[in-house]
Amino acid sequence: MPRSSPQSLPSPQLLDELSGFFRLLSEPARLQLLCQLKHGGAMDVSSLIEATGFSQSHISRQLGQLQRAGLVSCERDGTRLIYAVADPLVEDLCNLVQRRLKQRLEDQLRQLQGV
Amino acid sequence: MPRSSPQSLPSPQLLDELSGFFRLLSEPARLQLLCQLKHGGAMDVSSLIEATGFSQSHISRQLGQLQRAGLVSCERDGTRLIYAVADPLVEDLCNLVQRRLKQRLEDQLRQLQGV
DNA sequence: CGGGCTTATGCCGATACACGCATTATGCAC
DNA sequence: GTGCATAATGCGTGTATCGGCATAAGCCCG
Repeated sequence: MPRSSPQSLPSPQLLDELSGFFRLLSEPARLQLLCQLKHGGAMDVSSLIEATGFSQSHISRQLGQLQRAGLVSCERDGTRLIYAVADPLVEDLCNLVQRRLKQRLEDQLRQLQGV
Repeated sequence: MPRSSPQSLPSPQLLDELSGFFRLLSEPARLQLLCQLKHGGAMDVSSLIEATGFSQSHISRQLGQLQRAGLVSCERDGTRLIYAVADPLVEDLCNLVQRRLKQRLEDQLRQLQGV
């Protein structure tokens, strides 16, 4: 018997929302910003420019998208805006995928070794 | 204290692999194909054409990408190729994101109701 | 072998979006 | 108010990729 039960098909709206969410994580720059914020805690845009090497406008745009999705939050400190990761889900997803990538490589290695 | 410990930054390669994986799920058509296979079990391309309305070439291409990533597998039955979901990770990821989307909407609703 | 069926691939137009430059908006100090 | 900092937004360009059409490749049967 199949290990997974058949489930109902998701609606087109749900499909768009799901794919839209994954789309946010499909851009290396955005993922890098999220990881940087995760690593360095709350940071302002200038620090992110220094850490990533991206242009100011680019970073600001990507942060805007992440903020609209609720993945990062920001608060003012004088003229600076300090961003921080607002949802632990991204880290969880990355860990799951990373584990899966590792598993897959190990399997391929085993294949090559013939054992 | 922060609920999450600071972690080391991922390498550019890992960043690309992670974002590449999420990119696969960022396309509604691919996600729809995965859900369809999940729902209907193993299916050949003709059935997927009928179920989704996409062109044959489009479906074949998307399945090729998913197969190279190890997310679907296929086996021959005469002239037909029968595809099936090969990794339960996608469903897990979708469930996590879906739960998160729902949670977020509920929070917004609460905000509007002022409670 | 040739003919029919199913799937994969070359080609191409249209669309989406990343990314930088220049400009504008916002807040603080004077 | 002016000036100075930081961050956001208009605009343009380049690149990627979606998605269909036409064709090729693989498989079965006569």
